[in-house]
Amino acid sequence: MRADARDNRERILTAAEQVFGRSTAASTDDVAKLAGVGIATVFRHFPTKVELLEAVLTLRLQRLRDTARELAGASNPGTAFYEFFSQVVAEAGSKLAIAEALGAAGSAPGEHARQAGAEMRQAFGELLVKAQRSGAVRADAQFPEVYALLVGASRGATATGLDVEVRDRMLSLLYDGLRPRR
Amino acid sequence: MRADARDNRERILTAAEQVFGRSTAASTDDVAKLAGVGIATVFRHFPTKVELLEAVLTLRLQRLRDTARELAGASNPGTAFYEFFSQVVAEAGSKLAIAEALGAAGSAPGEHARQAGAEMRQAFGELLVKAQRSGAVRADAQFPEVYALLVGASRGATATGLDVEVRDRMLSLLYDGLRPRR
DNA sequence: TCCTAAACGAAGTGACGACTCCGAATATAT
DNA sequence: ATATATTCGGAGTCGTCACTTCGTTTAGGA
Repeated sequence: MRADARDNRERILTAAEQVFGRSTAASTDDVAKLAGVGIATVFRHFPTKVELLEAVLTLRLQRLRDTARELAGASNPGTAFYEFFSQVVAEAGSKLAIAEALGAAGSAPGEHARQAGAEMRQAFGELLVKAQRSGAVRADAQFPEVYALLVGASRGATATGLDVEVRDRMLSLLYDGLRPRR
Repeated sequence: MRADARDNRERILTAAEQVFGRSTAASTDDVAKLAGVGIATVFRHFPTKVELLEAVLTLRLQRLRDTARELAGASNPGTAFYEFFSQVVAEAGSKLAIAEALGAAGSAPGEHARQAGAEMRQAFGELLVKAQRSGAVRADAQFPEVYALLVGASRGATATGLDVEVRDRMLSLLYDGLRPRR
């Protein structure tokens, strides 16, 4: 692959992440404009809009997965779990699309996104188990509902206008429900 | 207004609720087809697609408002609060659009929807206050974060595939966070 | 029953968005 | 430096969707 082609691919991905972050209904032209390339170039790298969307989605899922994996090695599993949770919600707040991405990850994505999503959930699941073993999260909470809470909190934060203080108080209520009963 | 016109208006609204419940990106033709009328009839009653969407949204918000008001008279304020919460989430599960509606209600809707949304939040706020006075909900929880949780839980339930058991366990975790600390 | 104002629907129109074509530009190997 | 294979980008094409027009139908009062 020629150097300029690789460069353009990068720039397109970055632009797409930003544009689709506002709305996935944005046009491919918008992405090309922001990336500073022609429309044809976008379609040469990503033959269809769906593939472009999926590339962005995959990128985000991979980043989340990496973050989760890093945190899995932390000394305090409880802190690691709650920090990851907060970070996902915080990023969702500033970038609308991630919530959509999280939602779509479980439904009908392509192969790459599917796998990245699965790995991310796997890594998050391990954070959860470790936090439960350390007593920071109640043992009777199972993965599906905790994951649903993660997705829901992300979406709730983006939908209602994401005031930082409100978001933190919302998370505080959520975390109180996740901690072991006395 | 002639009787057939009123009938058609009803049928269009019902069809729109169903069609847009799946996706707000659906076309106006789809609504007309399902309602069994011509496209022109839809546009005669609702001059623009946005107005049609808003009419559906208003309808839903009004129904929720009415439910909340009914429950405000219940003998057990705690039960009333949690039941309303669960009901909103359950309906959101089967009808994707209501979550979008709840989110949009706070942002940039038309006058009717704005007012219906405000009334709905007002009624929900009263349910919350009464539940707090009765000791069923912790007193330090404020409205914005509780509302954010409601929206988030709705969206989370729809996004992750709404298995009834998972949803109930998710709500159970949430409610434990909302109950007074011991 | 008959008349007419109101309502209906099928066939447009114009704009926009995803995707393609092809001549121009450019990177890199020799 | 030059050749050429690769990549670029603007100007299309095609389909879809919101919205309009207008000849036809029908409700409902006299």
